[in-house]
Amino acid sequence: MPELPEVETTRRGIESSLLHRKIAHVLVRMPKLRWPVPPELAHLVTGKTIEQVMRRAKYLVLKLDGGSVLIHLGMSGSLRLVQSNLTAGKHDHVDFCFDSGIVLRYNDPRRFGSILWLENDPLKHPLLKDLGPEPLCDGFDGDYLYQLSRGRKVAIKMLLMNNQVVAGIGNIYASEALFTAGIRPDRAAGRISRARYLTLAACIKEVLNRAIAMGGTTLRNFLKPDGQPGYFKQTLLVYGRGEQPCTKCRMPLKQIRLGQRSSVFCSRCQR
DNA sequence: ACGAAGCCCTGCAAGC
DNA sequence: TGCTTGCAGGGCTTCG
Repeated sequence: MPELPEVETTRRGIESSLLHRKIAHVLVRMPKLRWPVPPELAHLVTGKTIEQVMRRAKYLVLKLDGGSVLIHLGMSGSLRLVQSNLTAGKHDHVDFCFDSGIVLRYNDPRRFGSILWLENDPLKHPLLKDLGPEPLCDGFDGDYLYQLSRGRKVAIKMLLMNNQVVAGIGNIYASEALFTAGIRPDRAAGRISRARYLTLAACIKEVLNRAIAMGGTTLRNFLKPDGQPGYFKQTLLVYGRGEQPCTKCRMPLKQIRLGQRSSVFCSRCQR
């Protein structure tokens, strides 16, 4: 499932091919995504040029003259750059066709993703305006998390996955960062010391940077825009490894449910 | 304000 | 082999 590293990998993969290119036409095969693809999308973007390819949290923003296309990959979405003569396959829901002959193809089996048109400043849109800081920016650190967590009983893993607290972290990277930091995922956020939050923030930055460098995590559906998978899966320490031995102490990893989501951790190494 | 649960959707694995 | 069932889960939305 695409989290920050996968979305950033996608952004980097498409940026140079799309920048300053003009959209020749748009083909919507399946408008039923998380929200309906606006019927007027093709009309609105055709003939416009890509000025910027940005990412905020897990959202991609294609900035055009007079508006932006907002893309979310949901759980199973991916974007690929293909030649215009490549036949569309299953779940290829939307094509953005460029004057260069390149097609930006949106594929999403579970259709939890979305493609929207925003007329005004994307950062002021309701979906983006309340997002927390980007975890890889200086505004995000252990002190920020420590201050924000005081008095809160919610499990630390759920706090990390709350995009209003910090943007772009999902189940995979929350699990990995908590393991590296030695913190139990079900520990109450308000009962973690400042010192441990400093460690945790550093671990979050480290795991995200390492994942981006490896092209993200491919579990099932995610592909980079060139069609290749990301290779971070091979370095996952806890995610998806329930009952397997801990990489540090060899004790079997525990798997619990936290806020409807499965969480894997080591009850010896994480306290 | 916070926290928990519901919902959208398809693919896959397990069970019969 | 071919069904049914359960699970996976991001994040908006609603309810308590």
